[in-house]
Amino acid sequence: MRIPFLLERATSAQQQQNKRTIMGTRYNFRENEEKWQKAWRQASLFKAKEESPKYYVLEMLPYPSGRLHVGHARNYTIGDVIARYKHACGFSILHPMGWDAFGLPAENAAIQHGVHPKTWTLENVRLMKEELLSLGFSYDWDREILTCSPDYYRNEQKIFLDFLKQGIAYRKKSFVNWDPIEGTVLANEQVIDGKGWRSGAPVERRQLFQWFLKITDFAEELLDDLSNLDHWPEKVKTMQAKWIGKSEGARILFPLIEKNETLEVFTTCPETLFGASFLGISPDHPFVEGLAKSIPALQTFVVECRASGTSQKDIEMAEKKGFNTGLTVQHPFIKDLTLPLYVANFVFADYGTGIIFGCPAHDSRDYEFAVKYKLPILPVIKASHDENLPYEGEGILINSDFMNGMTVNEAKKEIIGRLESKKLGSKETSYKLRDWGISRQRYWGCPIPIIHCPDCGVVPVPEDQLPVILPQDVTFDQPGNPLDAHPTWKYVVCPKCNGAAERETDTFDTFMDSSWYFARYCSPHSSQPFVKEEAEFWLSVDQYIGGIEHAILHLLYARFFTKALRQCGYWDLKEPFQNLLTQGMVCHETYRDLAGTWLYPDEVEKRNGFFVKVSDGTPIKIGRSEKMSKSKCNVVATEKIVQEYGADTIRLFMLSDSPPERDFEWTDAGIEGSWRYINKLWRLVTSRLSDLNSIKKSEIPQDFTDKAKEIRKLTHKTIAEVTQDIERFHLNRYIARLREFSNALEDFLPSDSSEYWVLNEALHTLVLLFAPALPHLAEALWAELGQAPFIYDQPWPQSDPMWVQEETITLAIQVNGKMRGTVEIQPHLKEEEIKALILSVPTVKAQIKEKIIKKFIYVPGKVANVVL
RNA sequence: GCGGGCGUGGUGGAAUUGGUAGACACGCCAGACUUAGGAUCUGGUGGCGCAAGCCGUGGGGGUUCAAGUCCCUUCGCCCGCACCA
Repeated sequence: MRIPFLLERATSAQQQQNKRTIMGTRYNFRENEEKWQKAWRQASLFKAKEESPKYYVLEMLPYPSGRLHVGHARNYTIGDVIARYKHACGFSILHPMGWDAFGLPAENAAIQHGVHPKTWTLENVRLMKEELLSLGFSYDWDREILTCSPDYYRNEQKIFLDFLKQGIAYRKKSFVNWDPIEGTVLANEQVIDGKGWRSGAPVERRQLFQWFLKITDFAEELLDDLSNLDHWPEKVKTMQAKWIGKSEGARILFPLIEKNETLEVFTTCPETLFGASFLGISPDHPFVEGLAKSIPALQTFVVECRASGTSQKDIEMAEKKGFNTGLTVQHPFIKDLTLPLYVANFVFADYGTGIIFGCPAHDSRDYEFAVKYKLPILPVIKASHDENLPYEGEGILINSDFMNGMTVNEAKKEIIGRLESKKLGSKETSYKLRDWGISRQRYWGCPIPIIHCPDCGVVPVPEDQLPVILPQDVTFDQPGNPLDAHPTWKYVVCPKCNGAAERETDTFDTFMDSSWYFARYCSPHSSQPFVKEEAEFWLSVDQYIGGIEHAILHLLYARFFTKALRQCGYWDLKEPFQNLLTQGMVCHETYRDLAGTWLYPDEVEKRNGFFVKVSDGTPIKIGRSEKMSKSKCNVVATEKIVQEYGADTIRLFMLSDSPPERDFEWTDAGIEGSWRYINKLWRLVTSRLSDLNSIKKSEIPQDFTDKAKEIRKLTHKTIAEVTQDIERFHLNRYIARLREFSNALEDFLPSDSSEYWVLNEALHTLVLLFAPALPHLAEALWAELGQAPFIYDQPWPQSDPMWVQEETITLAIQVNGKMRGTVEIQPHLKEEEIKALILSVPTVKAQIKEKIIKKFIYVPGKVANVVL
């Protein structure tokens, strides 16, 4: 196998293409795909019409990163199959496409290559759109959206102002990753091992005023409504539910001994209170801030804790550290017991109350902490079997006074009751979900429509002054946000008092842009974000398709926006995406040279059986297959593949091997195999055309020969099975069944008029069933079969149940659960008759010999098991 | 660290509710055709065994007449963790 097939084969493929045309036996994809794409465009075939029944197919909004890679191609091929299939089933389709055009990579390109983010982005969009067009997807391009256009973001600014009116948007102080050398805020991905990716300086957490959306107000609804999303993968619903993280617990008051103050603790395990050995408070808690003023060592400790990025992962994986404040609190139920108060780096300020009580015996983090600081570890829950500490499972309470002998649930109720009657605490529901911080200290995003006035404070930009346009004349030659450094843009007059004021220079998180785009597609040219009636006609999305990596954030934010927009009166919609398909990633082998540098597939080739670098012939190392990513160079651009093999071949390959939800392995052999099959299909249909000319196609024959019956049965069985496969997104099986079908047709050489009729029906069916997957080839073959365009508008074939039924059933025979052969039976046979039949089978007789039959199990139509 | 998944031949994967493991392909092997071509066609292909048969779904254990599928445990890999999108 030659790896650098792309360049070399492109030439040979072209030569072959010529030969094929002359010979007339090969499918000319180049000519054909161009021809049909043009015809579709001229007929405005994919223009969405507001007619019932409707079907909205949506693939996740792509970021215009440069070139279309095969991961995109997979996502859109799946969507296109669904869209075309549903259209054939009689639905009016909305199938749009657009661009998630704001974001960090454009700014990085600006810094690295000196190209303006807008120029870079628009060029990428141009290239990627060209490639999308070449793949023949059924998009309604009249509805294309571009999130970086003022037309789009003006509406986003309006939505934000409405959120502000409704109290959904608010401002508070929050931490960012601060690079002290660059003097800029870094994204989490720009922090590597706690250091800035460019400067290498240790990152610190710094507080800034930022805008937030109150997603927590919707926590309960976001959780409850998950149960209505019947066609979402269970794993995604589970992940979202855990992310929202609702927990019933208690708020407990601990009076400080040394001060006349009380600390409030939130815990999900109040029943372990008698095992408490310390209180842990977050270094970012306001109480600590006050305390640190008088304790310099604590001040130092807090700074140390902040010497890392904001990422949850980094904070949680950091070594547990504590600072003993010297303060103590009173245990609510044990008079003589006081607990030390530690500032602890593993306690989060924004979960619960920011203070915990540590019960080392039953929490692994508390346990680690207690061992380190030599704090008592008292077990209060006894497991049914001996368990090592820390033990976090169910059990019976011990060492807990009035709760001894209770189960965990009983004890929870009991202690909350007692806390409430003593006025030392109360039952409390808490969520892990935090409010959504939407401010970004960056240029290439939607400007936040806010003005800061020294007299009036925070003033929203009046709606008639929208959009707040992002200025173009910026440079990236200094640290920080170019909007901050802009000489004029941010200086404005206050809309309230006409005094001198300044614009907010932060921009929105780009997740904002993708949280409502599905609604914009419904009214892409409206002066409002969308028209209620149009949005409510099309939404919710009937089938949403995208990567599993968006299981939580994007999908949760979009669900939240839907509910927040309802609160603002935009619509009555509850959920944006009725059905969700999360597709797996596309993987490819990785290559490195001797120096360990990653190489692209076309920098590698096989010479004399060894893989070497094309440029200098030195050996290379082949790594295992990994998710395609630019950083590992194992990406395959669709453009070259389309040029060499055509759109239908790449589409076929994307559908063939793996089921959509699993990872997909890209191989050169696989694309070759698909190309061969495309030609096989072309030959199968075109070589039989002359056979079909003589027959009267409209008249169903009175009698069918056995051979004709067999093929007709297969035809109708295939329709039924393929339909079910597509409905269930078993798209690889959909293709596999059609291959089986076409294999059978290749062997079918008709000789009787009923057989010709059946062949005609079978070929028409085959082409119709393939049409969603291979639209260009299907249009071409449809025309070859003498039919008028477009196959796109043809109804989906219906299977005749009479022809799907089997006359006999193959029954599996087992002896003691082991397979011993099969037997053909009539479906109407009774169990006794079947038993007699099976006991007469030689292989069964050989197993039974003299033994006694203890049991006979018969599962109708499936299996019979003789138990000895 | 926490949360969620996945694991089947040389390879990608098939296998309603537990009921014929390996569909359909890729690859490989053998043959046919042929102006030798990465074209096309035919046959074979989980492992062991001459065969009967035995063994096989990451490893170990369990439930069941019956386990790829259910339960426990263990290993490996992947996704997400709130400023990548």
